[in-house]
Amino acid sequence: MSTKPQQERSLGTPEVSIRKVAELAGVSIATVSRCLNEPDRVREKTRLKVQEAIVATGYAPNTLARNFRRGRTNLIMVVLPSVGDPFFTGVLEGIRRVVTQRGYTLIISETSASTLSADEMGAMLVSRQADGFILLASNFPFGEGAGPVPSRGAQPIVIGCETMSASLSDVPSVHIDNVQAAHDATDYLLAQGHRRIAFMTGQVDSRLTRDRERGYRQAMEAASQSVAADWVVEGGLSLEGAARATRLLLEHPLRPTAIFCANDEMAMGCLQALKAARIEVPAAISVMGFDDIRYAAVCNPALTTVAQPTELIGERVAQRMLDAIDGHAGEGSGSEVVPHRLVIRESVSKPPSGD
Amino acid sequence: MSTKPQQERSLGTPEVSIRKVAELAGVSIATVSRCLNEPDRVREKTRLKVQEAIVATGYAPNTLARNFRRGRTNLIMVVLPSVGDPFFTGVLEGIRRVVTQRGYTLIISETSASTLSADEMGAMLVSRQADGFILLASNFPFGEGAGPVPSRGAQPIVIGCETMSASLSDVPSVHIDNVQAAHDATDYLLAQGHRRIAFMTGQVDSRLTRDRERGYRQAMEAASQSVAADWVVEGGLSLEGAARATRLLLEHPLRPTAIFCANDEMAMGCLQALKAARIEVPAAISVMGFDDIRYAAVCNPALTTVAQPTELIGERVAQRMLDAIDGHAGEGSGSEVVPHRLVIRESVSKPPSGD
DNA sequence: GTAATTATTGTAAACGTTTACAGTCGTAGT
DNA sequence: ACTACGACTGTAAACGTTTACAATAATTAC
Repeated sequence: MSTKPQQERSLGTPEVSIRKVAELAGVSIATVSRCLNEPDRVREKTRLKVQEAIVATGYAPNTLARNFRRGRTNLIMVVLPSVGDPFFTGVLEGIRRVVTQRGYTLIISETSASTLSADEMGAMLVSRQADGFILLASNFPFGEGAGPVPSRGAQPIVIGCETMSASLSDVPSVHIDNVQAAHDATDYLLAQGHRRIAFMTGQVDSRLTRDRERGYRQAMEAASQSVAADWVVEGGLSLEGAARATRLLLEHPLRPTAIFCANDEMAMGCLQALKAARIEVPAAISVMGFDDIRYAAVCNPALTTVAQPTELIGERVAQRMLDAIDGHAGEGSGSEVVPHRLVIRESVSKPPSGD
Repeated sequence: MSTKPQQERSLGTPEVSIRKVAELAGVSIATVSRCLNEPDRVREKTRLKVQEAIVATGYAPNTLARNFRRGRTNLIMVVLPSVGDPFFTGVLEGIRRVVTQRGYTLIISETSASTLSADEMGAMLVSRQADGFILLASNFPFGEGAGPVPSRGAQPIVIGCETMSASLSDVPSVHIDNVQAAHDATDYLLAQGHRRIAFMTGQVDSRLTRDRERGYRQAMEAASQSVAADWVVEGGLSLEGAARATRLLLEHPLRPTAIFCANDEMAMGCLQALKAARIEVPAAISVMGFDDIRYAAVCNPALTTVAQPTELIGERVAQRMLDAIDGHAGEGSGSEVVPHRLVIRESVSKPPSGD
């Protein structure tokens, strides 16, 4: 009724604990706790009294204390290399769908390779900040001979999209067959008549892009096509890196008629560089992407690319995580392969007639 | 030396607490704790003994217990609407730069409007899971008359990129002047000679896009241009929604010569729909974006758009957060406006000569 | 060598919950 | 009304730290 809005009562509350509620309701703290956690074990009448006291005091359980006492957080943490990467939208959607249904909350941690040292990563996994860790990134300071996975046995780890080295095959993972997928994509380029096919990798130390490169080389070899020196360039998984790498390829004495990029981000950078160089795509040079991020269809020309079933990966990876948390560990360790799919749009055509 | 790799000692460790370390080192638990937290208050010799015991036992402090006891987590949580959104890359980079320097760890929480109920959001903010919350999303169940900000006074809240309603102006925030920015962008379209300018908004209930719409309307009015009915369409901030909205605009009896999209994502969807309709951009229709995400420059035609200083926003918002945590609350409340910038690329030109 | 001072360590309480166990109350069967 | 049983509630311990305070050891000043 007053002209100025009434003061919210939420500021500066000193901190109300379960004791105050118990006192006000005239019950023991145990009863209050039970009201919150197993309401059917307490009499209706008392429950109401307690409920009343809770709202009266504005009590909210101290999550820190609760987590400590329970020994768990009800949190699942997914670690990914970059938050702005559209590839993860679907994966996260899938993960969320299954974990929230089971009462877990999702938190995300970004690990730009630059910012995360081995120690930090180890500390994160070892700290009990979450009940489980879903790793969607590969740049970890373990595996690949860099050290053991720092699992204390308590917080399970599941890997999505990425493959770990063979020695870590006991860590459950869900991913496509990157070698085969890249092989298929290369085969498609070959089938279109391309012979001079370049490959743009990410970082050389990334298992993921190395697998894709392997598939590319296998397909080339199977088609008896040699891969010229410097046809495999490094695009750093970024737009700018890809543009730079593309310019390199354009100066190559044996200029490729097709460029197979290890992901769509780089393919977009590649398209940009080609456009800047006034080179028609796909008329003069074809471009193949990988991942089928949502922008792939929006590119001009729209990207021909390899699609991953991102939501499925998310769901499967989350399911594996829940299983691991519940202790059904043994049954499902090892890696699970989901299908990929070639998506044909506009950025690939037959090579120019001269070739 | 054996052929198979030695068994990692990390599995199934029952759980080693500070007591075991103390026992092994022959000191009290207090000393162990001090070794970890204030090493200079303990004698060199003992510190070495303890250090030894720590590695021998494989001890790692229980973060849950520590957080509980300390009453804080050393975590800062940033809440954003969608993890796959490239807009946030820069903001997060900025935030990370300043908070990590102060020893905080960043965690991210996604709040797709669909998945987050008012209760959940309130619970999250009220739970002490993080020492502070940086909100980069607007779809919150408070403000705008939906209820008070559930701040318990303990965990500060800072808002980035978004503006809250006036009644919440005590929550610190950092953002551009969205009204003015949209005004400027519209002015640019007008200066190019456009008169029939459409506007594509996000969700109608979003303060952010409403502000931009307001700027658009102001500019139109200032130029004495009327906004035809159904020239303001809803694109839902998504590619598909934008494509749909664009098709609607194409059927409009007074077809616009320019479409101003409230963000780049929608602008890209718009471009896609125009391409599908075989309409040349910008020759036949100009498209103006907003945000200058990294793909804006890669679009074909490259997007003319409004750039936000994302990293700066991140840095400022993080600084406000640290100030708030340190209790320097009063000095910096209220909103802070950072500059925007028009980025002129290819998607806007003069209207076709007939107009 | 003794006293005063400081540096280092130990003791024990506290943080706010949850939960095993014991106790009490209510109800129903006799 | 008494007993027995079940439903409900209370007591108190425990979780693993950190930290105020007390106690001891080492060092310095005489």
